[in-house]
Amino acid sequence: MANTNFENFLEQIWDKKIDLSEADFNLKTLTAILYLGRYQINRGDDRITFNFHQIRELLNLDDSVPINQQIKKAIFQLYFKPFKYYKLIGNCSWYLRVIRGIMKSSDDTEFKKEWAVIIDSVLLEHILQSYFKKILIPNQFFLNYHLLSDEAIKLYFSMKLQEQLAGNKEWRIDEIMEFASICKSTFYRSIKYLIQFDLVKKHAGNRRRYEKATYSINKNHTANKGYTPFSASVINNMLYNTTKKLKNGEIKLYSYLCYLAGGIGEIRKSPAEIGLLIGKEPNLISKLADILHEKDYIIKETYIGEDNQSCCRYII
DNA sequence: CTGGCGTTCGTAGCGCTACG
DNA sequence: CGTAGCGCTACGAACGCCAG
Repeated sequence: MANTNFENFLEQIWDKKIDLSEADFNLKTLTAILYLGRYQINRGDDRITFNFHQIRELLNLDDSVPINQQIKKAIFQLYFKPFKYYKLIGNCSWYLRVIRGIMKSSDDTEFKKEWAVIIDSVLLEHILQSYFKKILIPNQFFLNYHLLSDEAIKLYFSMKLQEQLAGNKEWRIDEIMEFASICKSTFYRSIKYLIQFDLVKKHAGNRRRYEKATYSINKNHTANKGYTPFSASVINNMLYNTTKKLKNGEIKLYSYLCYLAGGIGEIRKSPAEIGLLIGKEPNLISKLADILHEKDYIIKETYIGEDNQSCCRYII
């Protein structure tokens, strides 16, 4: 196949080695749609728009009535029937109706117009993680921000990054201290909050058998309130980059602004409101936002609001 | 003795307040 | 909203205690 980007995409999102020429037609069609919509997915949309010409081109198919009917049939089957794929989370097989909705013109008899499909959120999360290397932070984490200390938040991001980079899911205390570059007392102080809020799980060791306690990120949250995607490189920069590294308080504000914006975009909230949500004084929010602006993480702009008061807005 | 975890203490960063 | 100064809190390194 000519398109190496598409081949690369195919390899990254499905865990089994798939030869496209032999693949099931539904799988081919689905992969093509996801590939065409990859930038929409990266922006956080769950809706992908495309036309049949684009699909035929990707899959090297002729423009004929039977082929178009076959593509149409595949899309409707993905809408009506469960589709099986493997290891999206953990080692499980998932059966999902991957297409949740279809929008098409009612007069598109020649398959020349634009279609739109809504993709299931589990599949979207999977693509963000496996293809765009995004780190997905559960929104439940942000809801506790006013109760979590700055250092606990930094520790959680370090663990999420380590999970993505190194692939290991469990660490001993000395390993965590090393990659998060914190000392023991800070570790113990922070980890107890992360455990309390159901974000991290502790697996007790056995002293007699010299097994140390290990810690892992908790995946099974009691309440699933969705995710906020972060790119691994941004988290890496804010934790470790020598020139762009953020301090704990700055990490807390920056990550919270990302959550408010849903990954990217603009936030208009007063420092007092934000301060209340993350447990900081309004003037500190202003100071920290300045630092984030200087370090190129956000753009902070002041404008004159309705009541002639100067206000701030933040752009990720 | 070893590993887990709490305590101590100097210091860096933060909260509070007042003012422009 | 932004800045400045003062007092305080939370940080990390070192040390100490104690269960296994």
